[in-house]
Amino acid sequence: MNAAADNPGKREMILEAAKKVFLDVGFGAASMDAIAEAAKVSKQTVYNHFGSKEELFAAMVRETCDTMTLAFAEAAKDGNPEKTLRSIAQRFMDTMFNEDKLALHRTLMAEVSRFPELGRSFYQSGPAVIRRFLADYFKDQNLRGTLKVDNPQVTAEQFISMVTSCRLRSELGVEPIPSAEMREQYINNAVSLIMRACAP
Amino acid sequence: MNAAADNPGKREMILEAAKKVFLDVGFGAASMDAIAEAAKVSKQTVYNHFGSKEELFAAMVRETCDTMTLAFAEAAKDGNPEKTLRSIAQRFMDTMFNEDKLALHRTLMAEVSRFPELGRSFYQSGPAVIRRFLADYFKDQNLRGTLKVDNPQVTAEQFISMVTSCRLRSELGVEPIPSAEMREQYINNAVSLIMRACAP
DNA sequence: GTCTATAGATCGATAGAC
DNA sequence: GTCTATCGATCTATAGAC
Repeated sequence: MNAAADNPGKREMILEAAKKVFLDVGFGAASMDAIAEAAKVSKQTVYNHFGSKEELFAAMVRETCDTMTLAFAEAAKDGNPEKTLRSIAQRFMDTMFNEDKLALHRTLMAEVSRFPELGRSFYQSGPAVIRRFLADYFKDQNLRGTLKVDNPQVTAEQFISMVTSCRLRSELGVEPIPSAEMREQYINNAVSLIMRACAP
Repeated sequence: MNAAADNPGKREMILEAAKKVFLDVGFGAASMDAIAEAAKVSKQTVYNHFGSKEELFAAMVRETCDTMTLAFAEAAKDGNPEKTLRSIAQRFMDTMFNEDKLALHRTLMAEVSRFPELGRSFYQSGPAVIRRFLADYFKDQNLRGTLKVDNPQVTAEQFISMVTSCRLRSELGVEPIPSAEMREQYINNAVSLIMRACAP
């Protein structure tokens, strides 16, 4: 971090432009010229703020990951497992299932070999958070006898996987991002299976 | 060895080289020079066989999709749902969970906006096949009364999602492709949950 | 059909004025 | 710090010899 004393707004403009261009065409096909143009600054200004194309990409990813932090704590104080699971899943889908997050996900996966640490950052900022939270919830419910869960970690991942089972099709462009109604369907189906399998 | 002869072997060499380069660095960063060099032919020869970079990429993807066709028919004649589900899941994982397929998957997702039809091709060649087969299997087992499955399509997708729940971490580089032992764990966990939830 | 050579555009990154 | 101008490398694609 060097410059930005004069015009701090330009840094955000560059980051936003970088996000737009990188997520649109991918790292390899993105050009610093296009980013500078989208940010309405000269290319040299981009290089003054971020030293290289790689650093700009990493900064863009980290910035987007920071806005991804999930808050579930208030969702789990309900007492009814079925309703609670639905509420948690809802929050997760709202956070992860939008064009921006999916585009970042796609672009990141294509560059994991070039930026190994960024893929981990993304996972830790999003999926890992809800997975830990869900595992704790299942563990707690098992102790209370509300649910029968032998392996909370595994059940948490299974639940998330079922809820997001349509992600593969959305990412491959087979179908668009599911509507609110469709998401509720996926959530209901996942909750239903878990409740049947984990009834005490 | 040429003089005036046609050389069909070069087409395959180019396709293999294209696969290697495209899946290694992505479409945008891949160069026709690098592909020609890897195929040990001149760049013009690449352009003679495939008219452009886009066409070569599409041909490479389609060729790899063709080798992905799955055969499950003989796995379902067992009579024991637990064993049969395990067997089907095993075949699916062996087909989809290797470095080549994952790399293709990653590269494709990054380019869905550029090649909308290729993402669909990939899905139809792989995941859609096993999903249909599993749905038919669940429907049949429900009719026989061996399993209780209200919506075979949904249950099929849920089962696949659970089996491949580790794919996200592998694709983001959080952890390597799971070993044979780990895959069996994922399969066992998925089968176990389905059997508990769908016991008649 | 295959090669070498190269055109023409664009890339990442830098120099120097202000 | 921000700009314009540009360098040298590399890119896709093509021309022409054989």
